[in-house]
Amino acid sequence: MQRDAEATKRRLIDAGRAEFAAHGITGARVDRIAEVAQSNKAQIYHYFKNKAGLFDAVWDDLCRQIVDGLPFDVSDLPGVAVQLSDVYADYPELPRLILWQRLERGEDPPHAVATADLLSRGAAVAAGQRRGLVTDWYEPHVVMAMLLHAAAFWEFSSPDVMAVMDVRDRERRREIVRAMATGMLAESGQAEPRQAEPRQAGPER
Amino acid sequence: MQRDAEATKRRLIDAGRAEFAAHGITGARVDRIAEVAQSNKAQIYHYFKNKAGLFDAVWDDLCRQIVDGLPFDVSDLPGVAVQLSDVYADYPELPRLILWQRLERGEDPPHAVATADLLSRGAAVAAGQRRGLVTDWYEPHVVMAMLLHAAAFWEFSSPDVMAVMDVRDRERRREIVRAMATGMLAESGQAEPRQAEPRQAGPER
DNA sequence: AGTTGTCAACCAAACAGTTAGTTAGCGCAC
DNA sequence: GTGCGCTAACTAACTGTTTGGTTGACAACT
Repeated sequence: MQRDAEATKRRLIDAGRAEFAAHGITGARVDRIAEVAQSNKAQIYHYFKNKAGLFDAVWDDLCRQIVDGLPFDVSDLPGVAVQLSDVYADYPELPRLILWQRLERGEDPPHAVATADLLSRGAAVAAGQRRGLVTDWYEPHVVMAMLLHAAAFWEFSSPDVMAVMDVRDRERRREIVRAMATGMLAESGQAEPRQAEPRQAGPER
Repeated sequence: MQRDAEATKRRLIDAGRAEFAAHGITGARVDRIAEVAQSNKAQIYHYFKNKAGLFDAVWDDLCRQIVDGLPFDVSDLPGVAVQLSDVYADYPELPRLILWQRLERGEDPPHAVATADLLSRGAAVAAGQRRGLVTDWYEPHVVMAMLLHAAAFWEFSSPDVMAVMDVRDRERRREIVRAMATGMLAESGQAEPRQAEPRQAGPER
């Protein structure tokens, strides 16, 4: 076995990602992670302080992967949703980790990189709205969130619902995500225009 | 303390619901449940066999609550989504339990009552499609799933996304859910009609 | 009415297995 | 020879589950 701190960290993060995706933070077993990483339990504590620290590293890694890998074309927002849904389909551990993080770490401060990325993409949406490319019925960041939500359709739906739907064809799934995103952002459904700019500060509270 | 088996079971299920919603199945502590229920640990094993059995009871209870509480008007499907989103907003433990169930019990056989309900509502959607009330671009059960998904928007989105969106006004949230569902089901976005009936058996596999 | 028997609801304490985290030391490479 | 990457063995704490026994309600019997 080569001695290489960086490579070992990498293996631990990868093994942690798989373990956390499968069992969550509480359910993850430090011994299993060490074994899969072909390393040793003590290394986890050496490099990441504790189990929570390893999860932080996994989470950080995941956020960067998604942020870096997701292109953005304001003139084809449904395409963005489809792209992200492809990522989810190709890496099924991502949606699981996202859900675990929400449930077990929902109170954590927001991730800096993810937040910065969301803000910048939101700004791009806002620009698109000003140019008339995107409906301005929704707040720009809501548009972003809706895209993310549409992308998550197949991976976040309950197993029971999935079983009843029984759509297994990948291409059909992509079509549906695209249609869903397209429809959501179309001007059709909303009769009256949005009331005067409630944007960053909600009307009440 | 009165002796009342039914009431004790009820208290255990309620306490279990809160505990499981907060910490998941693995993270739930049997001692805490017993304490909150003002009962005893051994009672859980007496009535529900084990921790997993108590979760089953909680899950069953939850499924029935949602199924029974959700009305259905085929001529106003977005309204159904809004209603469900209201339920989620009023009982925040529901979305959490649903996510925990997906993550920790995704391999369980589907819940009979929930499945039957989904099938029957799906059939109603199909009838609506035949009468031209509902777009037939999507398979009827996909329409159902899309409604459920739209309803889950505010409760299933990641905390980071929620923080960036920062929409706190409840009425605005409801509007957005309605608009999202309305748009998704509008005919606008989908250029070509759906290819010949892939419905229950997908084209491939 | 009072006594007794029975059964289900209930509980405190202990058990047995597991797990996050620690430590003390080994050996390679520079 | 020294520091860093690594490891096996260890421990203290925790947790689901079981056990053994107590308590109260209720009815049958005297």
